[in-house]
Amino acid sequence: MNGAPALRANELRDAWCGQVLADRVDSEARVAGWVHRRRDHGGLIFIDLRDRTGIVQLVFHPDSSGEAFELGHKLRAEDVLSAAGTVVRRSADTVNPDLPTGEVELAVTAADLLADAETPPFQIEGFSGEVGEDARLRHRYLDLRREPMREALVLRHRVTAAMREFLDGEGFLDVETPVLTRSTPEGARDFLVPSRLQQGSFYALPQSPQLFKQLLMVAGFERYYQVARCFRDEDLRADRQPDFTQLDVEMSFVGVDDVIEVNERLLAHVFERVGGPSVELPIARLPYDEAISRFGTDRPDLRFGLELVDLSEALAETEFKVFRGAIEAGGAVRGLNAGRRELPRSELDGLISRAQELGAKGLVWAFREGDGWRSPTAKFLSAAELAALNECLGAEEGDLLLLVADQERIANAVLGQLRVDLAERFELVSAGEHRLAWIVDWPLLEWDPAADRWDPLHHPFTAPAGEFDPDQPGAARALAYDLVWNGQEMGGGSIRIHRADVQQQVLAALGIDAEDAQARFGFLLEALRYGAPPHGGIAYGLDRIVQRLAGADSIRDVIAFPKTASGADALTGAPAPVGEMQLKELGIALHRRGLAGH
RNA sequence: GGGGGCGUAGCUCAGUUGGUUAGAGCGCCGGCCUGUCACGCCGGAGGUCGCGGGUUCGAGUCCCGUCGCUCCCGCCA
Repeated sequence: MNGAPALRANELRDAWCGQVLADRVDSEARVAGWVHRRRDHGGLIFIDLRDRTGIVQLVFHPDSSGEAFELGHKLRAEDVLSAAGTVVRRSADTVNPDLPTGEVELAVTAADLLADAETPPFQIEGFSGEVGEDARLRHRYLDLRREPMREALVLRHRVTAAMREFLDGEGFLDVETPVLTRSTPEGARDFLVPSRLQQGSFYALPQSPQLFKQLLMVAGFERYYQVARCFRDEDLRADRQPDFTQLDVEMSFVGVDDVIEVNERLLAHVFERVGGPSVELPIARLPYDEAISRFGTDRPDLRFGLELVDLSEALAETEFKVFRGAIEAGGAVRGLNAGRRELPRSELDGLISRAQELGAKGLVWAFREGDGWRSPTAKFLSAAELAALNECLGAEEGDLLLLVADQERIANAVLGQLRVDLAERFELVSAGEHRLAWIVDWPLLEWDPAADRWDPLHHPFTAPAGEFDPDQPGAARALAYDLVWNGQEMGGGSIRIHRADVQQQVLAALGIDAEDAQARFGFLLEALRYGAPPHGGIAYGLDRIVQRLAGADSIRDVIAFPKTASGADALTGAPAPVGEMQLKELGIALHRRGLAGH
């Protein structure tokens, strides 16, 4: 564990439990902490005392500490205790090699019970089950006493400290931006806060400090960062919370390579400081189009193969209706070779269900057998087609092949996810393996057929590469880059538009007319007219980075007080109804039942 | 909004085909114990089987509804 800060001597404590080590033998020490475990032998009492730094064994002898000995009998788990005594070396046969402080113990001469504790609703440590998260969150302050949680939060601190250390050394300024702000379009639903002073109007909690950091660039700060809390009112996931933390970074007078270069050194510095995986620089860059065609996703996990292959050409003449139909409708047949696998029919059916859940109409599975396939689909394909498919997929005897025929984006999305599922199912990733990559050369915009309009892939302030042609918005590439770590997006950023006219053009391409743009982003457009430097930056999902470094299953395990899947805080009970008076002051009528009592 | 899983003692769980007295480990309480470190030994307490309704002679078990937790899809960088 990292070193605890020095303590100044006081009446309650002058040493950390975890630091009562052999070099303190024969000295006096006073420690304080929580009763971790009690072993009462009747004539001799052992107490494991715990604080943030670790555990030290206290020994209560009846002869050396009569009064303290009486107290020792009464101690119970999680009582808060201050104990003074002599640090003594344990005899060879009583050393505990599993404890950093196991070569010594504190022979207690005086002890004060600072607070007694009720029996905790779950054991802090020392039993072999995993406590349900429900109970842990309801008593988070107890859960946080457990070593894994303590270590996760210490790690989190060390990560942000290393980030600040690096960025400070590179001339970045930490500037705070408002939490009560105006709705900006990051794509997600806003959390709204009603205004009392201007009834009927609302603040929005920031989805990111995006526009403020751009304004800081206009203001000439050149290099900014912030460990910023962000808010998005969307459904939760294991890696998504409604409020979460970004490391937000922005720089002036830079291009893509400049931002990436600084950030690669930032990552290497942080990982080195916290004992993360070693980062080989430069980090690989993968063009967006290549990521999609090879892996079906813009956040590919590069730790294993199972790459996607296009089979449309091999099937150009096919009579099989499913494949033919997809190709004639402008779609594609794509597939992957999962390697030589044995899977029972039930699991193959499971893959089909999963594919359908992901949006495919179906999934073709096959095992290569001789020159053909063992597959329900084999009878619909000619021998030549089977041979061509085996060739394209590099299939060898017994290999499991999965094919999806659909619109290209659906085929990619489905196979891209199945690829990840299969890697987990077949344990294709060896422990401790890590792969980082920048995804670059993004399209600027993406056509949304449902909404009948262009949407930004990142956000509307991302700069196009080269001149933006309003007549061909779909052709524009973006000066954008995402950092992907083992298939999870860890951060993303871009060079921003710094010219008001270009910003107007892009907003127009998004279907936001001049009047609308003026109303919503007038302050930004105006700022861009007063001399905005070329600028760009990045934002990292801090919680996700720490989660990955900690090896945690959920983002919740690296957040001190997270919310449950329904967006509730099990500890405080938020969100909660508010009183009639509070609502009245906000000018909110009570016509909806359940808004207030009565 | 949709789909899956879970809900039994303080905690983690078991509970057969629906069968009458619902169990275990840990924790808790009491007693004994001077070298333990997940201490040990003896004894004990502790249950609205999430909640509501239904089927049945009989429901922890089956059905319907509902609430909570969780994973996934949609949504969300």
